Amino acid sequence: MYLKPTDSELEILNVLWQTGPSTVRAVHDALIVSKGVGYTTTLKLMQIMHDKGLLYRTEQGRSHIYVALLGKEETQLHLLDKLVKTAFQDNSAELIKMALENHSISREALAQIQELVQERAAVII
Amino acid sequence: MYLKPTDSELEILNVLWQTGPSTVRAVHDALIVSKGVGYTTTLKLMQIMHDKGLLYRTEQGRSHIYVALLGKEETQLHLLDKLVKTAFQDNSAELIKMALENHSISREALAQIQELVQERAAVII
DNA sequence: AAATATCTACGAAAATAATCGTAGATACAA
DNA sequence: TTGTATCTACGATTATTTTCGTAGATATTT
Repeated sequence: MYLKPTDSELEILNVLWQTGPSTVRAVHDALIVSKGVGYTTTLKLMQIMHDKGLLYRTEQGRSHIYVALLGKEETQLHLLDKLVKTAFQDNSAELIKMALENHSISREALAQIQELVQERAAVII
Repeated sequence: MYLKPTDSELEILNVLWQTGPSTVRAVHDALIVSKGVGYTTTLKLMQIMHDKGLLYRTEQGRSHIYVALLGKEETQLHLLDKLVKTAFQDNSAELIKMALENHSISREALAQIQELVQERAAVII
């Protein structure tokens, strides 16, 4: 059974995905830039995530090193699926069109998307 | 200031977007199909949404007719933006590619996407 | 060594979301 | 007209998420 991260948990996961195995201190220092929250809040959150099985941890002297157990792509896909289902009536083409129309995308990325669309079109009978 | 709907509120909005102005009873009957929840729960939720300014209502005899004040596209875009920002590091091309790779999309929809991609590419300097 | 800093653990409060029961009013049916 | 059904209002409970304070242990600094 899949455990969906809450918003705060996702912020922590983002740091761990970006930085790799980290102490609470390192995660908190990364978060504090965008979010004014106490150290023990981050600590507690990461302890809870550990209890839930979202993080693995290993002792390092007096502190712990935490590792994300949810993969980045896996989590992104899960959240994407959920959005498509709950807000786009399972119609992901609508979501894609909305993203294309409203977000700025580089020439290179557009070329990759172009290619993917052609691949997908080729597969349809 | 934008008010983001909760998951339950989104379910109600979906019914209202689909069906148009409706009574609590009608919304509840639509929801009950997929979700076993009591009538007063739906009622309370819609009252709260009215208090928050998410719904407008007008009296109709003994009951009320509710109307969604958040537009469907507006809400979809808001939720999409939030997902891109919080889970895709603001990189919507990654989200688009993930959707293309993992969701099935009709030939017609792919053609529309194709066209949009070309339009967007043409605009880039 | 004494003061200061830095960990974890943990309880508990605060904030938010979701659920339901009961009461009172009004319509409808027997 | 008496009972049944259907509304709203609203308090209260439960669940979940987020936040923080305090205590105790262990380093580090002066």
